[in-house]
Amino acid sequence: MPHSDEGQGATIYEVAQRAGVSIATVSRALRNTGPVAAGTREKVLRAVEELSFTPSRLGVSLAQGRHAANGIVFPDLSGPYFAEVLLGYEEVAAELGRSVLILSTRGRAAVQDLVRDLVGRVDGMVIFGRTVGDAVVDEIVRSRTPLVLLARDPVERADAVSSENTASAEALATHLLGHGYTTFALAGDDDRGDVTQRWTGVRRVLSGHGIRPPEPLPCELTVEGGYAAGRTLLSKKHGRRPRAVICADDQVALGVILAAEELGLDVPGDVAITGWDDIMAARHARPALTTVRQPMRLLGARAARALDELIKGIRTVPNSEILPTQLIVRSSCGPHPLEEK
Amino acid sequence: MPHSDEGQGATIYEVAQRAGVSIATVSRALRNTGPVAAGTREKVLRAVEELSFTPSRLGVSLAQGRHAANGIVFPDLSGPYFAEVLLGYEEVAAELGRSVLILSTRGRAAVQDLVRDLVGRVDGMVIFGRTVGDAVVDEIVRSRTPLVLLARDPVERADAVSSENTASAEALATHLLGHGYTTFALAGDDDRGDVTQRWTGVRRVLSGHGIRPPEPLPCELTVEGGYAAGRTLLSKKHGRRPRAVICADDQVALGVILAAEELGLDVPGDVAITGWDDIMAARHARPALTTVRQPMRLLGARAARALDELIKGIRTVPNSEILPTQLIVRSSCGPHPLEEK
DNA sequence: CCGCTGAGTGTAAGCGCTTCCACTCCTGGA
DNA sequence: TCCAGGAGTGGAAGCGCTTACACTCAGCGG
Repeated sequence: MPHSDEGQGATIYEVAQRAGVSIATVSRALRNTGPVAAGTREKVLRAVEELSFTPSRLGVSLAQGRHAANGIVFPDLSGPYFAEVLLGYEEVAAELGRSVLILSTRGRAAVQDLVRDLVGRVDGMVIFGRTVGDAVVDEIVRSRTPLVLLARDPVERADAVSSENTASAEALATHLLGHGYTTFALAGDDDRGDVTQRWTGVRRVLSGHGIRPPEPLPCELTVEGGYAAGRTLLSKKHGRRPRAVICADDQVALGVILAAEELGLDVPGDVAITGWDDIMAARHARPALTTVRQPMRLLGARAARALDELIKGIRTVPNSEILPTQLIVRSSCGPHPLEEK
Repeated sequence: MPHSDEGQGATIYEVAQRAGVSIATVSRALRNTGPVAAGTREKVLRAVEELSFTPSRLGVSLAQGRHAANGIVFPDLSGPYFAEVLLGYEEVAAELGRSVLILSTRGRAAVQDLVRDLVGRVDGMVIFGRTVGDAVVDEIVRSRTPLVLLARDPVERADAVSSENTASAEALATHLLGHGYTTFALAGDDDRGDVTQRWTGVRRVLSGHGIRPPEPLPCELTVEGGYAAGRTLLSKKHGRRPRAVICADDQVALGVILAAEELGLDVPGDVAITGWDDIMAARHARPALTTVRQPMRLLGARAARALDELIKGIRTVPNSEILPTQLIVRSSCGPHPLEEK
């Protein structure tokens, strides 16, 4: 009965029997490993076809001792940043013949166990930022599971991929100083390592110009969080209103813009606002957002390739890669001759 | 040597040997299946601890004949819609003790093979919309892999979860008619099943009021796509400008708003614009977007639960679930007394 | 005092594949 | 004519686990 429904799928034994050969030959014919006579291969392929046989992934993996799968741990998917990185990662992983297992830690308690389980299902892991504690990272490293840290400070014996932060932050701050602004505020959480680096860069420049750097106002890195932070920073009772608000990312900046509008403030006339990431909405915002472009997709792609090298053993010494970013000046930071449309 | 680095991890045999018992006992002790004397259990646990043993997922899966993992196929992650659904899915899947394997079809050629591979790695699959052709769906169904279709027309022997579309579209169209608008345009692609349903609902209402329903203008469901569509629809040379543009989703609507602004048109004064989904940005847009709220997170969560029932065999008859949506009237469709802040 | 029962344990058979090794022919060069 | 060697194949040993089944003892009621 050709083309029948096969239920849970045939095994290599049934194929072998039908083709009148041994399972070893079937395996060789299918994987092109070792010689198989043309006629035999033909028979095997026919049997495979008739039984619509697909090798069991579990059997293959157990025998080969590898999963052909990668894991990735990220905090959240709200907002374009993580989503874009994930897409870049998945794309390259698929290209390299690996499946991708995801784990979001968003507001989850038992992250540790979930990560441990995930590690057991993959050949290598990517860990995003500070989603898991150092202890867990250490455990993964010790288990000899290839590991790439994404946007997180490198540790011994693990790869790291991230975008440049400090220097771009310095460039951004310098640019704002060039506008003549002297009072600043920083909006955004501080528990993400990359954000910390951004603040470091900004602070360094401000200090260098005799301006006492402000404490960042923690907030969630969402439009909502930015809106709340904006209300706080820009309302009168907060003390002197800053002339420029540097935000941890674009979403926060969009929220702050909303708050400013609601408070009747003109952006950038009354207050300049900058973001970070250059998400799609940054270009479309009113005013268009001055920001630092981060190669999000590429970040994921590079992580996938680095992981692949580690898994394949092409490279054993850990590598730390920092992708370049770019200051994108638009109108939200003030009038500028070179404004990008 | 306690707490040493274990390399690639011990096997159950080493644990058994160290504890002085058989592997069967180790397994029973660890999985609480069958009686084990308290003292023995103690010894086993100590050995497990000392070797920092974690059962090999492959071994377990092969023996149990299940993966404890779910797959999901989606087109893209740009924009909040798919990301939110994915998050809801992952959350529930994890809660049910399953890992999630993802596959994005975005601009991919060999989708079929990738899907096939994915099917071999999971106990059940979710397929989003029209990411894969009917033939592939059919193949999955025939392989007896539990399958849930998300936002796609149901097929025999597979579950379906989606949000209500037609009735809400009718409500939306009716509301716009209530504003007195008589000329309409539809912006958005037509190859997504749920969008088609929306257009159907809109058309039905318009026809019912003697208005000849417009052909939808296809465009990508992104802000960019919407912007382009908006330029086309709202520019003079396109013929008579519609008084209201109904968009396939919020992103398109945001793009159309941008186009309108750029053309010097007032929204909603000159043209009313509506979206679909109620993404976060819809509330924050200027003007705030009238839209239809779709329970994105819940959509994913329900799919995960439906799939779980199928996998566990709790239910064998396919089920089709339609989640309710809600018309959210804001200011982009025109002045309205009950405007939501 | 004796089977019976059930707690506690070990043996071994899978699960579905890959791959090492051994074996059989058959061919070509000496 | 003979033999080395390679093409082609099958046997069987894993890979790491679960679990059916068999077995050994105690403790128990009769």
